[in-house]
Amino acid sequence: MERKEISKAVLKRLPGYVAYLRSMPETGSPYISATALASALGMGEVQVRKDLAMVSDGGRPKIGYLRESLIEDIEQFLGYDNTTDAVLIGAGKLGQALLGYSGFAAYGLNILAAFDANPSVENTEDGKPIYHISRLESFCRANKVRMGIITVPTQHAQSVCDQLIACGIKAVWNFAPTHLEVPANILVQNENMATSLAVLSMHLQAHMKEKK
Amino acid sequence: MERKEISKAVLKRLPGYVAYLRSMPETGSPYISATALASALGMGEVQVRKDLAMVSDGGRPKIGYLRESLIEDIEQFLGYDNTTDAVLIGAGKLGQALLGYSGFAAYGLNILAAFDANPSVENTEDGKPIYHISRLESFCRANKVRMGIITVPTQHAQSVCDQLIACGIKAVWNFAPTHLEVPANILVQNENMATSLAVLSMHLQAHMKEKK
DNA sequence: TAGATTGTTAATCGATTAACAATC
DNA sequence: TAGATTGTTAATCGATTAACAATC
Repeated sequence: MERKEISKAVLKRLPGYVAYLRSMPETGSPYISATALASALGMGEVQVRKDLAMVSDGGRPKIGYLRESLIEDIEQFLGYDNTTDAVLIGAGKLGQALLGYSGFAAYGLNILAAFDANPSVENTEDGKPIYHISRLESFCRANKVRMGIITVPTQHAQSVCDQLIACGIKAVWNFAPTHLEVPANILVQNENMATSLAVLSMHLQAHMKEKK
Repeated sequence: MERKEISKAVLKRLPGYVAYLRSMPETGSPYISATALASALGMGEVQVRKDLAMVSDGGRPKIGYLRESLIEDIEQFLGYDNTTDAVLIGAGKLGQALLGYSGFAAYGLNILAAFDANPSVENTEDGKPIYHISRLESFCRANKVRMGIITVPTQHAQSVCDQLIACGIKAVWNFAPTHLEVPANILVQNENMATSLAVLSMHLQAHMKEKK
């Protein structure tokens, strides 16, 4: 499979396909058509077919795609096969929830450890360590960590982000509701709950108006 | 301010503006220009100006927008002023983290209570109650709740979603990594961590290739 | 063969950016 | 007044959808 330029829109839909494909029962046909996938996920079938064409080397007319290979192709494309190590900064409630979430393994993410300016505990239930922030740099260097997850309060987010970059981190997953200033070669992905809330809130407002 | 049709793209950017405007120091000019706002958030100034035109009744050439009014206008547009009550289903780590997060108030969200099939505790530290799931419907009816937050394990998400809809909920904030089937008038907003991870992972892959 | 499905090429749609006129 | 800034109209860009040819 040759690697084409992929758009962000397509990229964001791929995890949904792989999640659904994985959830399918082993029994039944080993094949799945774009038509079936589309209707299961409430999407357009042309869109699904085009998306799959980006990552798969082809389905068979009249039959569809071999489910197993399709999963593998998407997983490989998304890099789920080679695990990414990450550090998490801010061992508050959200931080600890993420640290303890075992589901990330299925997406190729492995959070090695958490760091906090004031660690209340030394270890979490699942055995992942929580260190003092002063140990961040040596840890990142020693483990060649390239991803950082920010779950500190908003007012500390930028300074933590700067520290992460100084430690050699190249990608930041930001849960603090604030814009982070970073050099051009660093990627910040905001997990923006406020954005989701805006969409939900707008729907409810529209819903109320209708009723009047 | 007349209410125009707003696109989802614009809607999703609005919370970012209001967050930045709120974070600005009270000292200094009471005005802010679209130019300044754009550069602070790393965006195009034309885009910011167009977005603001959707919700504000105008800035003044050469001066900009009155910061206070701009905040109010966006807040009102997003419905931050009249609080939305919500219930949360699934009092695991993530659920409790969200339940305890005080920051939602600034976005007009108020989580009234959590529900769980197997509540390990009765109350959280912040005094928000955790009830048995059997009490969901009467609670939602009594409090006219219209938003539900799903933080249960994937395999229970659809059934919880169905229950919420049966309770009269109109908008669902879904943290389970799965597609939910709902009637046409119900909105599901997926908080899709897998999507964010895909974007981050792709950036790291590209970064590694460059180095070779 | 006929028909379901794939994959591609063209058309449409929506969102962003650029150009420019209006204004204080 | 001159210039910074707003707001609008036109052009570009990208993504989705529709139409259609290819295939098993």
